[in-house]
Amino acid sequence: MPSEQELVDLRREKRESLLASGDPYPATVSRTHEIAKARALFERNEREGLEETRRAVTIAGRVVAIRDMGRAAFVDVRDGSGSVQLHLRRNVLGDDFGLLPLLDLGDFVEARGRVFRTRSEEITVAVRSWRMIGKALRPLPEKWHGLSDVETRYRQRELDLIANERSREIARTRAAVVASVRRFFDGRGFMEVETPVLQDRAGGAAARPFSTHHNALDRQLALRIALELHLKRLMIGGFDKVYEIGRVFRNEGISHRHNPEFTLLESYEAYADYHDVARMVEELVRTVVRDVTGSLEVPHGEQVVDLGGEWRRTTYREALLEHTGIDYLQHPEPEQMRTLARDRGVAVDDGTSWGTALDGLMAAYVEPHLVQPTFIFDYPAELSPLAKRKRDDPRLVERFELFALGYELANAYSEQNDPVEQRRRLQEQTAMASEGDEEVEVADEAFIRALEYGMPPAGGLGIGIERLVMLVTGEHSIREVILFPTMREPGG
RNA sequence: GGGCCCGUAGCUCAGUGGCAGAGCAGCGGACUUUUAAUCCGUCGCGCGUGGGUUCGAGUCCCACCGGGCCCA
Repeated sequence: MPSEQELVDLRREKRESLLASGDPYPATVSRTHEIAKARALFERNEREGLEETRRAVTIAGRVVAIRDMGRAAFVDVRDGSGSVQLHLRRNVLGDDFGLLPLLDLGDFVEARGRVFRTRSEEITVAVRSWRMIGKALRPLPEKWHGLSDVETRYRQRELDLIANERSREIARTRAAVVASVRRFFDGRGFMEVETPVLQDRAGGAAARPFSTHHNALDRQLALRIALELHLKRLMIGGFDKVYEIGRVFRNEGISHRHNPEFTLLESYEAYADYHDVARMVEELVRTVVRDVTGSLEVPHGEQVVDLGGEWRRTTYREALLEHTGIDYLQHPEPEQMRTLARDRGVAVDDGTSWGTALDGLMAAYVEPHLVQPTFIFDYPAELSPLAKRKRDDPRLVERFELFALGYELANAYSEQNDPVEQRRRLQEQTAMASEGDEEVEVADEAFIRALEYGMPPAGGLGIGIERLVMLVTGEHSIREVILFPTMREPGG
């Protein structure tokens, strides 16, 4: 009746009544057909005029609508494949018709009967027998408007999925994206691996980690912020093509673009450089988008991201020059760069490094313009300690990022495999950290030592899976493509 | 970090200074091909939390909590 508790209490009583005559939560059901299969079978038989249409099916699913007409009722039932309506008639069901008053929206039922078409052409199961297989206690969101409260949709995703086809579709699309990525790499001879989430120190990216504690070892551990260093150690170990799709954790704010935990894809290929990776990533993104959407043109609001045409290729220096008029190579001093950033409204403090200030300018003035797929090549060395220096200009590294819709989709380098150079580059980062810039890489002694055993030249790639899913679904919030996004504690 | 908007029944929403409402869901009744079924009747919320102003506060003010959008 009124409050939610009273609604629950009422359903609890119905559950008790059901218990008197059977088990409303049986372990085994005798479903013969998924709903979609039953429908398809009926349609085929109907088309061919086969007698087969008269054979009974048993379906099972959640009750999503009840239309009670006294001595008969229609009940819509949905399983993972689709939905179908049941027709229940008192004179057919006899005592079993008495279950109807105990039935609520949200309950799971099993029903057996022949499939037919009603006057209004609706494919329907003429139920001969049925039973409760999962009594629900809480009321579902409203049938017509469904669940639209964004906060509830994120906090109680199960309700969102029950109520909103779009949310189910996004979840399926994400799964399809990941499956397509796996097929792509598997098909190219890459080996999928898993590396530690719990680490001594979190390296491979410039981000603050979460820390945790291992009780038995009485030891502080960090959750990983990237996959990079362990994957390179596998290169060192002799695996020439590896990839991992794994959750990483970054201890930073949350927004519609950032979730503290997200899924990163990284791949490493020995004897390849960043140009090889660029060719591969272009093919990867095209393959995945075509697999999942059937097209290479992805609508996003009023714009269309066209992945089919030629992808623009430019350099970091040109892109920044184009959008801000700044040639960063002319401003090598940290103070100069901080001033340039401040002059253009980019927030930096005195401890901010040259590279971080520069990156702030890129983020503010260049990236938002990169709606169509664009490769930005050749990053300033300071920003990329794990990348190899550019062969003809030591101020730069062989790195590119791929942008679309104004955000970074992929990041790749020719990987640094000189252990001496690598150690020096990471020590520079450590020095920057001590000067107050928190967003720098941390030297990982185990990694550097591993490099000293020799690593082949390799091209590495990182792609944020959520970004890719946002691209193919047209969603603008990362929270729409993560089933259970991180939320603050519920408010009063 | 700054700005704007939102939080009222299980769900979707109205109410902007004067006795808290509607639809759906629920409950009771009618109806054996309905499908947002329909029709009749009926039960439900003291308005995110805490202060304040006022004779009187979902309504105005302040703070806080939660969410969304925009900016940095």
